[in-house]
Amino acid sequence: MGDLETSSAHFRDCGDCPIRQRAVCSYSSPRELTLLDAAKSYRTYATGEEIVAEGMPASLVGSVVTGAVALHESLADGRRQMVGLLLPSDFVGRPLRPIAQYAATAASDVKLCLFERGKFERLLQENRSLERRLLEMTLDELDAARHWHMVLGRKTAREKIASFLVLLAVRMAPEAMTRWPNRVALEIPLSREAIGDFLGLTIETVSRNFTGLRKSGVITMTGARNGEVLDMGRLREEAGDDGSDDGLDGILRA
Amino acid sequence: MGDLETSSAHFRDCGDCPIRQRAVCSYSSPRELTLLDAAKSYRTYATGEEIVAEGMPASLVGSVVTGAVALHESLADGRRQMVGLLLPSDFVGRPLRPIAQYAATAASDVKLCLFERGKFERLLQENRSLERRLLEMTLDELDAARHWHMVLGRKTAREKIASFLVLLAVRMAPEAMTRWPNRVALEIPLSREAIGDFLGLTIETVSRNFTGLRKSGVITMTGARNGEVLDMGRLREEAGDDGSDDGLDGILRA
DNA sequence: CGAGTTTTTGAATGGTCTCAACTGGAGTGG
DNA sequence: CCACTCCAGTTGAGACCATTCAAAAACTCG
Repeated sequence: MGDLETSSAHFRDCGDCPIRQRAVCSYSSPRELTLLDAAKSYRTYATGEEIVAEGMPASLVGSVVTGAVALHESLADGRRQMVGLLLPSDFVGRPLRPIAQYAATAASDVKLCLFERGKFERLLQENRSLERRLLEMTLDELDAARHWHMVLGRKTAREKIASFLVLLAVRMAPEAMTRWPNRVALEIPLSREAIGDFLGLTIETVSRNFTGLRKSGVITMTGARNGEVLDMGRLREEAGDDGSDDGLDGILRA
Repeated sequence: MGDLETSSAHFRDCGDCPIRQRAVCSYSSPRELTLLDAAKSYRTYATGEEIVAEGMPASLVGSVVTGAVALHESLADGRRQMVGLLLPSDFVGRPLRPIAQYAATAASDVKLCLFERGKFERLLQENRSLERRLLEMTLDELDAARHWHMVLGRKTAREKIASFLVLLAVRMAPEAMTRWPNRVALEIPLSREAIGDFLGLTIETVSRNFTGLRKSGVITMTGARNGEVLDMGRLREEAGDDGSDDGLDGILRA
């Protein structure tokens, strides 16, 4: 069920934490941070490991430190859809409700900063800036979820893949947000199956469209999970968005 | 741009408000309510009227009192997708950000309880229970948005329509939530075009599947926008969900 | 190197879209 | 009261994009 120790990046204090500036704790004063520091625990999960089961009591909440977490919902007949992809600094779990509506699994090897849910809710109650930051993050996630509603409802398979790659490129190289460099490294933390699962496509359609984007010279791939965006502007055109930087907020989260 | 007076249901005080128990103000003490009461104003919008423009500074937030509000996102080439449907008691607008990412338009005649955004943010800051309720509602909306991600990603056209009708039936007759009556009235506040816009379908596909559900005896229609669910269990089966009451939380909001 | 898994490619099927025509109800005016 | 218009919704036929089924290729890891 996952190791109980810190991952390859060894650190123990919030002060050294790589997501300190963007996670739910980012508004917390030094005093609050001391409380969080004392209540948190790190835990790693291997690829494919289940973190929270769908429809079951979930006692943990926290932040993704490294890796990617997938949120899944299942249909009665077994069909499965990924409904969210959580990347470093994103919040995992469902405060203020005992039952988790979605399963959370490790899409890659993952390190989480976890709190017992009841204790986190007490911290929320007692620390305004923690609650405020959670509200902000949840509003952002809601905007992002609605953006994916549009992507799934209106875009073609190729546009969906391109949109997904834009998300990855932006989240992996956030410093490149305002002024796009042409070339951006792509590290894809998901299998083809998981990508299809997220975008409502089959594995074959995902593969075909990766090939299509590659042959069009928009991306190159070195192996299935590593590559490079050759022209960010064209990738965004392929995604159906205009070339401008408007509305980037909406694609920053999944 | 809409009347500045109360709608057919005449009332002026929060005490008489039909959404008092479920809206963002539902946790507020009498003292807080007095502040909200003084800051609010009612406004009605006619079907099709624009409430907030996409990507523009939006200075209003509030609650849907009656009617339905549609949230829209547009693509560069003009394709348009509804990304949310707000029904009575749902929250409209985007606190903590000056620019609205989505257009909000009146899907039917609508009455809103509105606050100037800056003033509402001050009220949020000064009234814990208001902020707490907004956090809860936003978390619920996020769960619901992710549920629609699954609906759009994995379900067939017929299942999408059925899911949409389940949502309407539940929201319109919330008292029937725990124990389904077989027959539930259907009042559809959206045109076929708007339904297709929400579900990522064409108007023709929507119409064909209404006909299919009608011929299967799951629903009856008297006119295009009024009808009745004849068998709620079968409708939920048609939606691809199992017949149980699990996961109803997720379909209570759009 | 070999076995298992993931990814890619190919060919045929099928669900939804597109284009087009028809139907029916609401409103208007003779 | 009926004829007319207008618009929303319905129905039909064919096209197309993504899926399904099948097999080959590439990668991973003992």
